[in-house]
Amino acid sequence: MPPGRRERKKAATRQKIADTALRLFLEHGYDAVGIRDVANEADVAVTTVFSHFAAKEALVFEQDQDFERRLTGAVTGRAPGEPLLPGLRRETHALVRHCTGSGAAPIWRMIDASPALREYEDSMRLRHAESLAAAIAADPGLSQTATAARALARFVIDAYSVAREADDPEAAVDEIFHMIEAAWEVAGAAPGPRGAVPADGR
Amino acid sequence: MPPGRRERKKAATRQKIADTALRLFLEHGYDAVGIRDVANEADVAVTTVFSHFAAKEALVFEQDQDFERRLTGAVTGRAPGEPLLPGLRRETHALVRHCTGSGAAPIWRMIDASPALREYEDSMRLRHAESLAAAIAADPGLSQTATAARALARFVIDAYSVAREADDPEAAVDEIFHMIEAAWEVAGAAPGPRGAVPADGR
DNA sequence: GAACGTAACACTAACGGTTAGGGTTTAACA
DNA sequence: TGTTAAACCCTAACCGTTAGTGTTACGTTC
Repeated sequence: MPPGRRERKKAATRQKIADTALRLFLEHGYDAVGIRDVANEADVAVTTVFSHFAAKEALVFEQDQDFERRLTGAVTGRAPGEPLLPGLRRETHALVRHCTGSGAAPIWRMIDASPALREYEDSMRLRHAESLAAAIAADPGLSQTATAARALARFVIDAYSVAREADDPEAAVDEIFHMIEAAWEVAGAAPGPRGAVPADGR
Repeated sequence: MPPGRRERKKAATRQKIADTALRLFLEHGYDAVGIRDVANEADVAVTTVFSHFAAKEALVFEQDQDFERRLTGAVTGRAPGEPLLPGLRRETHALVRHCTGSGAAPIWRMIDASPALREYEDSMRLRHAESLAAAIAADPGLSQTATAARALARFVIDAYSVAREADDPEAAVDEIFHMIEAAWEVAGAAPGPRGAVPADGR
């Protein structure tokens, strides 16, 4: 797909590093594999690893940008006048299903076993919540406060996070989104600085 | 107050380390001060610092256990039949007021300037959310699902976190808690595995 | 198509948080 | 008073991460 040979080589190097890292991590455990091991096995220099990935933990969450894009896309890519939450609920369902699928099980077992990886995922989720809040706040069809937008974004991310660990993840998504819909309905009503009337500036 | 001399000396050492660290951090910046600097200035060994604090970042959030105790206390320490959310809202107000007070301003400025500190605070909040969820789930007067309890706990922590950064923090607490109350009212109603019993104690 | 600019990568060496190992003091208690 | 163990010290490392400095080879331009 990418036209230049340079970009293709770069992508190949990145992919080789990520694949090698994940394989070594799953074989010997995340903590038992050092960055120098990954670099040697992938036949690159240590500095090259860090030019592709910001930190060791990022090797595990290689495709987290898809996550973010899909969530914000559920906000920005909907038809005018269409309500916000059904699309977010649908996307959350898809993400939870993807994470609890059988193929991802060993990876998540590894993540749950490593405090560093869990912490990294936590702050990753908060970044996603920020992006989602920005997308919600930028929607011209919504009249809620910036505070309500940020709160809603956090709630949605929470839904994903809590549901992923629940006994019945799919049911948990629905359960939490039921709560979120109630919260979103009253947002901007009584105690916000903004009036409940749409299209009101400031 | 603590009876033993040993415990008093230990507490004094811990306090001396924390005070020294905070002073150096505020004087020269968090990144510019190393653990070895803190240890030298406090006249202890580096290993002693880490026997009192799990990580460098923990030196800044010295009294985070109070935070957790106050939140869970708002759940466990209320009169029987008393509703859950007013107490949590009151406590969140107090915490936000405490964090946005003028005395804490330089500390929060330092935290906001350091990615490591921000990330540490993020995962700290999640720990608190877990404790809060456990306290809520353990309350015999509540009939909600474990999933709903975890979601509510996250929402409350979110309220604190979002409100702390809002233009008008106090108003933001009320705004978000308005949303949370709506969410909590419908929790356990339609799609939960547990019965929709609206319950005894109001 | 030769020359140039630069992006990607390599190598070395270090920095800083963190921990293991092993030893010393001293409070607590029988 | 003697014993135990907690708190502390010191040294030496480990490991993630980065700065500094070249080197290669792709893309571009004349």
